[in-house]
Amino acid sequence: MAHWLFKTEPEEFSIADLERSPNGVTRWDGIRNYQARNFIRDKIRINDQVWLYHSKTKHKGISGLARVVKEAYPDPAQWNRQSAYFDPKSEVISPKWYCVDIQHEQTFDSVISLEQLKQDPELCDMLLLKQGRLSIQPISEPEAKHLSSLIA
DNA sequence: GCCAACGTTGGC
DNA sequence: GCCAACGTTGGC
Repeated sequence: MAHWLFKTEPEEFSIADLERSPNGVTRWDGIRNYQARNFIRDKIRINDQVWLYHSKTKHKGISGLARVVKEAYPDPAQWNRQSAYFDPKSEVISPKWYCVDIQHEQTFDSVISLEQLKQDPELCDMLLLKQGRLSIQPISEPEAKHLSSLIA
């Protein structure tokens, strides 16, 4: 089982929104970055663990846990002209963009704050703190273990 | 709201 | 296939 960090702006979609979704399941769509797409399409597997990160908000940090319940399938939004994620260059025979479904597992009482991640010697090398713009990123096994210890 | 970092686009 | 211009992300 691998560990991933998914970033979201809580104004758009938060851990609370995920928790309120039917069965706690949502489609993680709208990913339009090739590096993130490749993780989704090629690496993310069912039952992988997802740490949800809230960005662009007052309380920045990791807000909860989810699990991958459906592996990569073509993101339907790419073919929906009404969608903000519509991509006229994507053809049905060779989809450009993929998504997965994730299910809510836990909402933390308080987020593991960005500040806390930076100050923690075990976490200060997380990709999140280096490659700011990547919205889907791997979390190493030791990092995931350490994160788990913080919420236990 | 500013702006640094960095991904994407498109002319050549 | 280089690279300047442009757009977006996201912390501050």
